[in-house]
Amino acid sequence: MGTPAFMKLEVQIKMNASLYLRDPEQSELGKNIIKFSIELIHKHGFEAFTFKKLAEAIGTTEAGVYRYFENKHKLLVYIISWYWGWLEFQIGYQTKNVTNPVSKLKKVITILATTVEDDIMTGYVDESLLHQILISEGSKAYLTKQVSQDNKQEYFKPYKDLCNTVGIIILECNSKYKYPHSLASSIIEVAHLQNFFMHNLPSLTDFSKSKNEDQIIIFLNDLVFSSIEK
Amino acid sequence: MGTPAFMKLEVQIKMNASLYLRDPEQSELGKNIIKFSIELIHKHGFEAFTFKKLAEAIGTTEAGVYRYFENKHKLLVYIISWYWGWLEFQIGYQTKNVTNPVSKLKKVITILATTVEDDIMTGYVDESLLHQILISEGSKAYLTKQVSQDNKQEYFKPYKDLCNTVGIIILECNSKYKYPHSLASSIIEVAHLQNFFMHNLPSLTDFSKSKNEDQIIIFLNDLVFSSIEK
DNA sequence: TTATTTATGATAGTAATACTATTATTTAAA
DNA sequence: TTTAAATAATAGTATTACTATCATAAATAA
Repeated sequence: MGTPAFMKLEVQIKMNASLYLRDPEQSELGKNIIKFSIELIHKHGFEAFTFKKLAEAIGTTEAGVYRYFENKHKLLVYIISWYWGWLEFQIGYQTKNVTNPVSKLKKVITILATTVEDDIMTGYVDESLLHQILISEGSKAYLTKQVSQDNKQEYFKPYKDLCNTVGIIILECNSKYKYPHSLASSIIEVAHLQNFFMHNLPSLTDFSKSKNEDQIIIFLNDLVFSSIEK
Repeated sequence: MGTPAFMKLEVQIKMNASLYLRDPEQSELGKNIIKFSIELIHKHGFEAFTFKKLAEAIGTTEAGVYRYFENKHKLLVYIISWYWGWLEFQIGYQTKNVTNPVSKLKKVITILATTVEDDIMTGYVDESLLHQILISEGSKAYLTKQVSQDNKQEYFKPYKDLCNTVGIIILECNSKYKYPHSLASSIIEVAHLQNFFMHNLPSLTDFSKSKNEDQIIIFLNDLVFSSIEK
């Protein structure tokens, strides 16, 4: 059952093996764990998400899920890391022919701030749901007491790599700019926060009426290019 | 026991009554709930914080705590709201003689990005711990599935008021600036995020070596004034 | 002062969560 | 074909997040 591997064109995101007990990409059950986690976390939020509900949704048992992931925090970190890895790939792919660094940075800001469409190259992952999860649950991956241990285990490497990539583009725009890493992480986080605020706490933004992501992009472009082209 | 009320100079922060079942400011037990919540959440993080542990720390019972707060989420929102209210007061107080809007905004950025000292005017609240809690737990108050209901109940009013205050100062600096609310909320959030990253995921910032908050202030000033003085 | 309300303390209990462990069964690899 | 590995089925435990009850202490009102 299922198409043989050689007939698929699939994007493989390399994952940190210490995030899981058994590699979820290597089995049908594993792929279902990822697929249904994304759906359930998106639908009910991370707090209400449990391995029991996940198991029921998949049609397996709680113990079955525990064979793949130690706990739901690692599963969250896994899917979030996956997303950062995928985004890094998207950015590389979508900017590969862009030579002008300003255009490139604009393109990156657009990618970071835009709800993605589901990428058919990645079978069991719905990127548009993942993007929503990142907005509302993303920071919970690192806002924990174990952040330093998790960091030592390289759990945040894809996120750090992405920030680094963005930082490099910032320096290409202006090699004298002093805060490329801070600006990069701020762009990513502000893109998500303003999106969340726009939809849920609109008075914290200036985008209340239309709820259009383009406004966030314009705001970010203004913020970023004022700073680096000053 | 305790000093009579008329002998104290106390700052009272007006709290939204639907956050609690019984007003914690009106009793010794209530004040202890706030005081020890701040200590325990700071020490162990919000996820590991339970009403049972809190009750044990205070020397009361779980049921005793439940008579004040329905659940730990409301308690978190309570102490966070308290902090925003207190910060609003601080900003008003510390900028009341500053007429130049640029100086005022700089002062505000400094207040937002600096670890506060414990304010002796507020008996049972340790503001420096609260500031740390805000950095690592603050966004958990609104990053939930009930954010819209909570917002309808005005749980985030102190935060929104603060953003509004900052937004007004931004407009005083440049009345043509288009995104005063978004910039205000971004300043507050970026101040906290960069602080968290500096201490826990330093490669996401450019402040790795010294771990000095002043660098965050300089970064924010650069970011903000480039945008609004453009 | 006594009566009465109100807050607290002590204790119990429940459903759900976050796991661990055991055994049987199925599926896949050697 | 044997053997190993993955899964399903089931059970069990400690902790969490509550709700409920009743006795007692403290504050307040009659």
